[in-house]
Amino acid sequence: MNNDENLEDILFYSLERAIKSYRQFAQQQLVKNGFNITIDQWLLLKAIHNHPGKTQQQIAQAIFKDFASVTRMVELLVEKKYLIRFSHPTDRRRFQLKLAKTAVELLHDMQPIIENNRKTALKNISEQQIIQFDEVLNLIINNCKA
Amino acid sequence: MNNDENLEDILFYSLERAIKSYRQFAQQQLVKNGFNITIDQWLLLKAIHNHPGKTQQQIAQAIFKDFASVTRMVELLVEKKYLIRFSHPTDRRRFQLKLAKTAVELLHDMQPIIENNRKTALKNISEQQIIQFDEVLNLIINNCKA
DNA sequence: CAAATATAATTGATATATCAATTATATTTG
DNA sequence: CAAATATAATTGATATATCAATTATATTTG
Repeated sequence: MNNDENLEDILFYSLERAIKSYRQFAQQQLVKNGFNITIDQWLLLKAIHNHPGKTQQQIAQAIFKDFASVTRMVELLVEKKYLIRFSHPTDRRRFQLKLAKTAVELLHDMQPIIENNRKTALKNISEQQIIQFDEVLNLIINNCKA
Repeated sequence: MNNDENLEDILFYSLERAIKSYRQFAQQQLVKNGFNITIDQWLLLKAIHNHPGKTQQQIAQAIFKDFASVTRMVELLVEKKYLIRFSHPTDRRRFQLKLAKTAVELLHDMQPIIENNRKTALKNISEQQIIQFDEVLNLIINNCKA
């Protein structure tokens, strides 16, 4: 039927599967535990929390998202009252973003689930395997910078 | 500033970065070479070509996509004249999907670029590393099946 | 300094992801 | 067989990705 390549055999196919599996699993765990937030929203909140004062573009780069996506996600999170926007003191093109108290608490409450998700996903994988895995990931990232 | 975890250190963050880098790179190469198709559309065409007679749901599973996504992508590809739909001879809920000649040619013409993309992305990564990498991917996939 | 250029964020258009509900048809079961 | 159940595909609603164009403001340059 197909003596041409099998999609199943392609490394990048497994790579897609793996990240999708993990995302699905992680999102399900959030829902199960009553958190009404997406993984991506969590990631954005986390990044803003960890990099206060940065521009949206810098935040976007940090989480490897498109500027346009970040703009729209910020909008959503402001509506949801998780983010507060201040105008920037010296540059009127910018905004300063801050997490609302509820969001800080949310991150805190979610932390154990997030950590457990990662632990579960990496079950039966040795430290050494993880290090080598990460090396290959970084090689791929660099090879694709062309 | 952050004595809590660094997103940069999280394996799954690198995993996201790697797959996004590869997708971006691969898509750019297609555009550069004048192909007006997305990676996902290519993947769907490929899967239909390799699994003739399967239901859309089976195709969706094979490429790890949602049924709803596949329905919409099929629509698009039928509009673009890459796919032809026939009603199923015995089950009127189903459709049979076939690639148009243009699509078969398209796949054929794209093949060298696709292969080159993979080769470039895996440059300087040994066979052994790839095998071990794939093992870890499959472990993750299984761990997330919970 | 004014004009040109750069930068930050937004907006529009289109593609894809995901979950839930719906429609049409097929299969199973009492 | 009719009612209940299962299955294939679609549709609706919402979130995110991506590229190009636009808006507002800041910076640079002649």
